[in-house]
Amino acid sequence: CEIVSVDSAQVYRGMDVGTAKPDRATLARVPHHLVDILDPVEAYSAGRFREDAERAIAGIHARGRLPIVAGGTMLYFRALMGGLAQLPPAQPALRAELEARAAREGWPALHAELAGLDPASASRIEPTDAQRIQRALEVRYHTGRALSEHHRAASAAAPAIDALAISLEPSERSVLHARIAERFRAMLAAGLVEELRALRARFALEPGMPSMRTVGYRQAWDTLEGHAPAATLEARGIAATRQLAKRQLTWLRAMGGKPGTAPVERLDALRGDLASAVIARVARFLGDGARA
RNA sequence: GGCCUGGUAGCUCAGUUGGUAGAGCAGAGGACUGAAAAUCCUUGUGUCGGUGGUUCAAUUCCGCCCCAGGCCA
Repeated sequence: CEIVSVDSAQVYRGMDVGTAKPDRATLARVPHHLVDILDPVEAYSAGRFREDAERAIAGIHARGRLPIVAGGTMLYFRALMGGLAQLPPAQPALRAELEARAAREGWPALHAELAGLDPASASRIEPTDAQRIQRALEVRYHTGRALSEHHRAASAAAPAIDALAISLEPSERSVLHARIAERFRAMLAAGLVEELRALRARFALEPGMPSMRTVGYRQAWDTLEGHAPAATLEARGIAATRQLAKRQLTWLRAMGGKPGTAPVERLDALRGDLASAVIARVARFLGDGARA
């Protein structure tokens, strides 16, 4: 098999300890795609992911091997499984303009503006959700059509991938939390802060960049800048990781019942024989003749 | 041993001129279409350290006790 990583943080080169990347030995044994493909000053996106992942999967099939798509960036996963509407990529100039207006007028004012141009989107977006208001206005101004119209047009044509979807979910939250704490402490011990310091020396990083807003790096950044005491870094990093895990679980619970989402089979991530359970399930799926 | 300052939600604290209390963080639930490890929404009953007393009523006032800091012996 070959792995296609669904991870918006592991795409960044040099961000190794904080993203829990596979180690060298694993990478040498099993080919991994979409890991280490960008510098931390660059930005990735769901759209680029989808193209990259489809290309990687096609290549793996061409080699006669089994693609395994693995990771926890759930929007990317859904974009791959259920398709994405035909939308323009980010327009940096437009975004900067909207950002500047929001600084003066406030996002609720821009939300009101969106309500006039794209009522359907505005009703689904909170007046405080800066990121989505910005994106909806960006799409509207750039294409002349409402974001909701694009979605409507795309829903019929959304392609789906024939695949077995398995989620590995911990049956006990307390064990999850304990493992998260252990994981983040190990990252600190492995030199997360030093890694960030080195990256800052090599690149013109800014706190607003996607790479620097990721769990762990964001908290370490605040400490290096003196915005938060070093003594609290561990607790802040652990809490941020827990919150991320919770959001991932919310995605998984919601998946299956919605258009564009494949049914997801759950396995208890705390079971001892997890690996053999997964292998057995995959073997059964392949035996059914489907092509992942 | 004496004096001082604290002891209020899991944590850090605010507050009640006496009518049983509220913020931030954490936690929980949810949303999610090119920044997604992002962004955002909802959610706060806890012997107000213990125990006596004063009072119609005490977490709030008074006594004693316990605990934690600090200062003095």
